[in-house]
Amino acid sequence: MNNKELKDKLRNNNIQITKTRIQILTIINNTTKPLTATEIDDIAKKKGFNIRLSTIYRNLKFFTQNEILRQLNFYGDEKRYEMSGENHHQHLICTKCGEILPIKCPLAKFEKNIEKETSYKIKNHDMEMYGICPECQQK
Amino acid sequence: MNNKELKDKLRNNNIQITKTRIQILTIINNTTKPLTATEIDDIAKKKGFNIRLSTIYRNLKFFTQNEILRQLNFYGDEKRYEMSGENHHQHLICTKCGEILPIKCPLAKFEKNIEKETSYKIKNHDMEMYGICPECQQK
DNA sequence: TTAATATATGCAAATAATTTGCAAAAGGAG
DNA sequence: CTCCTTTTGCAAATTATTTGCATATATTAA
Repeated sequence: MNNKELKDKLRNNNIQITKTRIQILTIINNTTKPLTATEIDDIAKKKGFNIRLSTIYRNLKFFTQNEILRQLNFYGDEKRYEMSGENHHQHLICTKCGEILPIKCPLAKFEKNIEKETSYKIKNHDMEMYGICPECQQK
Repeated sequence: MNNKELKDKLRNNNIQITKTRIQILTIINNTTKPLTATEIDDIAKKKGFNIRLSTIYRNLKFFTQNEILRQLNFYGDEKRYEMSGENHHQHLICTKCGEILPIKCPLAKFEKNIEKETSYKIKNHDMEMYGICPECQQK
């Protein structure tokens, strides 16, 4: 997603466009791995962006509520964020080196059964698989 | 699981049995909902147990590493813990009232596919579904 | 454009969640 | 019961996250 598309996405969701917000989303958008607040802060510093960590937290929460970002809660890790929407997927995490791979999500077809069985109205789902990546297996 | 079975479980895993540990596990074991560290602390206080919160944290981490407990990382919530093993399941969470229901886990059959596709050795998986429970739907 | 209004950010400080160091206490082996 | 090891109490540190308020920046309408 390029800069213009990012801005359009915010506009379409009635979210005010600021330099800081574009900087934060650009960082997330240009990184394949989902990022934590402090990782975003580090990258912002390296790039010379002048953003407070508190502002990052505020926007991560705000973007998550507005479904611009998706928050990921992995075992033993800080909250991570990635762009939301587009291609729905889940994650496979290497517990040795921390690599995070997207994997396709098999859950859609279970929602209906679970709604029938529980009378819940399901809005969302997450799945995480944990294992050892090929490189770490060799060590 | 009763008191004796709890102790046996620790013994079988070469974990030292202390009054505090049994108290913590008894609290978790007697509650249907997975609990947070502070919830365990509250219950312990009500029961008159003399346990430090730091000791609770220490044991939650220790028990998780030794697979006595399973740590759950739900969206927007503190870490929660439930007894591990026995019947593997996942969770359905009401985002209005916080109710947590166990649901059966459909993931086992996907592990092999994902191992083939990624060459990872998968050790573990979690799944969370979020929705609105029947009671909250009526409000 | 620009002024008016609404919203976001900087900055400092607070709060919440979790961990750590060290001495004392308790558990387990013999 | 004694010795040795592990755990716990307690206080304090660290890490993660949030908040209040004044200022700065976006957006809207003229």
